[in-house]
Amino acid sequence: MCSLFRSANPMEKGSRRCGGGMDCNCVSDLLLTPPVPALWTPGIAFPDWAYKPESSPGSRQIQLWHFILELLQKEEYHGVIAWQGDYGEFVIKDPDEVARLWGIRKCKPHMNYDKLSRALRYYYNKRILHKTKGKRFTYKFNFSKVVLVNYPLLDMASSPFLLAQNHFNGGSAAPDCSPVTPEALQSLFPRLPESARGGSLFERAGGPQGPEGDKLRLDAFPFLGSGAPCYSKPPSLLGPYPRNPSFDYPWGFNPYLPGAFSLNNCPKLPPGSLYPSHFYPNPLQSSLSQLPHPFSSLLPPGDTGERGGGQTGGTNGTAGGQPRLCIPPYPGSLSLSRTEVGSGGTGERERGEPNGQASSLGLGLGLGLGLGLGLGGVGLGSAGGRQSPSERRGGVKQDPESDSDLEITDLSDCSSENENEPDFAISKEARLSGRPQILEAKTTTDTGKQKHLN
DNA sequence: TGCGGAACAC
DNA sequence: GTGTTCCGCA
Repeated sequence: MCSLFRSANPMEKGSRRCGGGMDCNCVSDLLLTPPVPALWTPGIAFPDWAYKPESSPGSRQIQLWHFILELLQKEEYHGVIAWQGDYGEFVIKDPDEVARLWGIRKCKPHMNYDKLSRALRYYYNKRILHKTKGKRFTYKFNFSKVVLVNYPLLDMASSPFLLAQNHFNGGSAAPDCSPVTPEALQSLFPRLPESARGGSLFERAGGPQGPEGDKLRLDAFPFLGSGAPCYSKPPSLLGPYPRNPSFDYPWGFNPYLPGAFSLNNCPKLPPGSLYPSHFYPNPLQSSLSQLPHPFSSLLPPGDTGERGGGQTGGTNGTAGGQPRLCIPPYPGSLSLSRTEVGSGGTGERERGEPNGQASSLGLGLGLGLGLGLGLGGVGLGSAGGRQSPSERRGGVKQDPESDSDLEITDLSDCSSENENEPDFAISKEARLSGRPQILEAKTTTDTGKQKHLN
């Protein structure tokens, strides 16, 4: 296991050698064992597979999106990259620095934003990420896809956790998804109380079996509310999306969609936090203990979810040694009074609607991000030994108080540039079906392009 | 600034 | 499979 940089300062680069594999000795076992959840905050346990290299065949090194999430989670890097705007949306404030950090992380001293952005674009097809058009250096996670590729058995449309919209298949359940099953739920929530596990999670709806035949028991998930639309395929998901219906959420999950986790349909949703406090920077702290059952019960013994009240977006939720679920912040979305819940708009879904945000974020997105972070905990490396001065960026905002907050992975033993990574592949069919517009809109031709022969 | 193709590395 | 690198294009 890599040793860790003791400094939270990303600029405190050691003189580690890290040169494209030959002399790069990054260890590859960063994710071999469940990482100490130094990055996680009180929340829901990640499913075990999140830590298991075998869960992603042949994969065990951090992926770029994991890395991005790491950075996003660290206050130290908020001057470099930070959540901003819509849920899951982040802006790379300092592209060069992010690229540099990524290069360090992957032992690619010549990494730059152009290359990094190419890697990010690679996620477009996978629908893990997409670009926020019109905003420089701004991208947006598709957490539902992150979940989907890890939970292929989950029906994104029928799952209360992962309600999704797929504009490319008419809003129906993702074609590559199967109905949510008790087994899948148990897999998702291995520590779900016994009373809420197994087949008891479902009630036979009387109709044919399948996504809409068996429904989740609401008493098992009281926070989901009592309205059927909360857990069955909501018709509203099939409807047009009021804001840029075609492209805003090209790969499915639309956290702002009225039907997705609509609090209007979940009147029982209690006020208070839906999410671990970590994602709500001060003063929007919340307590996991406020989470409705069964999530409050997922807390490790003695962990009330509040860690030193007033903590500002604590980033290292290590209490209990349990993996944590982290959700990106959404300013103003923390407290949901019943009134707020009930008043969540269904039309406007722009940035000024935190309630709508929160209403639709819910557990599904939390899970999504959790998956990402489940593979985190490896921190950032710093080598830079071969980086040219011009590649180096100084002045990364550093919180002098947060020295203990971040332990950056030492790259002194980088072993290779590319080791196997978690597998987030989706079927090519799914990909194609998910992006027809890309296939059609594609105008680039090879004729005018000179093949790069390196 | 952002995009995607292509070849390539691992 | 997941990038990395380079490229031309818009």
